Amino acid sequence: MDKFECIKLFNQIARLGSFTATANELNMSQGAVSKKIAWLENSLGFTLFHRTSRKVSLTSAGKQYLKQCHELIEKITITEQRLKNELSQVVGELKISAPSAFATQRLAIPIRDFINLNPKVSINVSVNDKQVNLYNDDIDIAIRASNLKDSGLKAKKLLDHELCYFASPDYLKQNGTPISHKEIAHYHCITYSLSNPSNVWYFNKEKYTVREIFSSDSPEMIVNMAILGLGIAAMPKWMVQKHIDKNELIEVFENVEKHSLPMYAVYKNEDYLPFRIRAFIDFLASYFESEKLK
Amino acid sequence: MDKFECIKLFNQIARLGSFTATANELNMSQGAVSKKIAWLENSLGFTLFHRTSRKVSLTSAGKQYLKQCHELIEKITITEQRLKNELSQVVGELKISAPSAFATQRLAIPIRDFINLNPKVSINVSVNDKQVNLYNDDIDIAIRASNLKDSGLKAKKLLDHELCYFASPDYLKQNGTPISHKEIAHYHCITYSLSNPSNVWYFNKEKYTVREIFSSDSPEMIVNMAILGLGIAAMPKWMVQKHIDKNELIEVFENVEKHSLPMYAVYKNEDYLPFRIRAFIDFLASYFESEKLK
DNA sequence: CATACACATTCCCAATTGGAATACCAATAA
DNA sequence: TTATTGGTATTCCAATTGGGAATGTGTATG
Repeated sequence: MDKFECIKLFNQIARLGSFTATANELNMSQGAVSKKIAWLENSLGFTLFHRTSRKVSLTSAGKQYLKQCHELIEKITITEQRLKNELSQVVGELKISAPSAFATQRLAIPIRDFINLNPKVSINVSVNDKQVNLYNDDIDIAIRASNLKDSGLKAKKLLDHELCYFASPDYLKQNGTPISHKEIAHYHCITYSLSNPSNVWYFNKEKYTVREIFSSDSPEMIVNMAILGLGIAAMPKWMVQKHIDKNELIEVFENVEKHSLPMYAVYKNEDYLPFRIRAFIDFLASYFESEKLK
Repeated sequence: MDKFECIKLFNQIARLGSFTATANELNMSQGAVSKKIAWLENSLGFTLFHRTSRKVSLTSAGKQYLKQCHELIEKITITEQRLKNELSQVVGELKISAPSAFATQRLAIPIRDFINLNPKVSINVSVNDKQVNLYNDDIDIAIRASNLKDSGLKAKKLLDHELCYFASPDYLKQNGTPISHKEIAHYHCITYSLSNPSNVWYFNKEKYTVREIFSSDSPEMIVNMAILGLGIAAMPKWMVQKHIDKNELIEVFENVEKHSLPMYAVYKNEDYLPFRIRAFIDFLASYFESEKLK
């Protein structure tokens, strides 16, 4: 027996004052109504209705219970409705995790635009260069360079960055600036350990196995090591542009078709995805898509 | 599927973080737990848990739903408990209907004593000489002279009043004061229409069919008509004592064994009778019992 | 007194439920 | 990589439950 149904039935009957009328209104047999109320009364341990041969009326306990149930049904229904609306409306809080450079340099504008378009959503960005656990840290969407599939996660590719290769002025002064990418083997390379394999770089679609002097899963760390003159590293240009501008880093292999680094929006796989998540991912994807065309 | 059970299950799981642990704790199979939650999620239309291979965690919707459910389940449980307690404790409001004379002259003291003994009960007395409908007027206990069984009512006899016969001084002056009850046939009689039959009076256990000049279902009305000199009437002594004292009425047939008028406490028949009702009726019955012995 | 009306109960069949076993999936260990 | 483990989902079947129709019971009504 569904207690909820019984309680709704109880409400109806209290309103209509009759089992039969309620049964008709709800298209069920009168016997079923009688049985359900009997079950409810029995499971509660007190009587809800006085029965006379002509009508039913609430007992004093029934009256008080009715009041409480009324509130119960109303509140729970409202909550269920609201939560269900999240599946079709962009409302609620959206928690995003993104690497620091990407967050500050690529995410600010689309987030602003998204919020302006969807004023009922609120966004919280957690800047974190480590790979967060979406479940433990309660994150809706993580932006990642690697499409490493965690348990039950889904990923949507947002963009492909052509990589920019760079080293510090000091390093190039000491080791000479390479003219062609084919000289790569003569240089120390700083690699991203999450690339697989990390020590294989592509130029003009050709594989080059490089001398891996240092590797890390942290882009920031890689950039820092390059600035310190450890060797040649590769990262998306937006991540190091400011260092190039300040002459802390110098770009090399400018005129070669390089390997690209994809960025993904990773999110939990659930049967009913809150619409704010779907909407934000789609918005981001189309934002970067249109940006690429410019 | 009982939504209530499912919600309680949902609470448990949220607390324990595991379907299996919950199943063990509640002595049910893990499959059943899985099915119930699946049913609940499906009927709600949104996902409550993220499932990973090692544990389950609440979705954002799940978290909000949990909070709401927690609060509401708690409230309804408390209400159910409180209402159930009314079956074993003397608490709540007790609505009593009683005829005016009986209320003021016989009920005041036992009610005071009952309240002193049971401070958590509150009593409301509705004074009404007409026969009220316990269902329509929302009365718990009605005090009545007649054991007229209404629909589904129960009755407990509280006491037997020996009747007192009386007439106005004027009436007796005009018609002569009867010496013996055997003269009753010569007098006009005022009868209580709810007695059955109303025109048969008993003296020393003998039947006398009387001349019924007026009858009413209202004791007050009967007393008034007697005062106005219409004839001889019969009522419990406590009802007319004050008129006798003021010489508005004079008692007759003092030394005969007379018919008695029973008084009943009438109450609704319900499966689980709130204890305050049972307690008050029992208290009244034993009060009048002990009074009789004095 | 017969009738009508309303709730309770019974009987029976279809639908649902729950348990046990199994499938499945991901994290961990080897 | 592979095997193992710890967890949820699914499947299958027996048992229970639930609902409808008919019937029973009790009470107003005319």
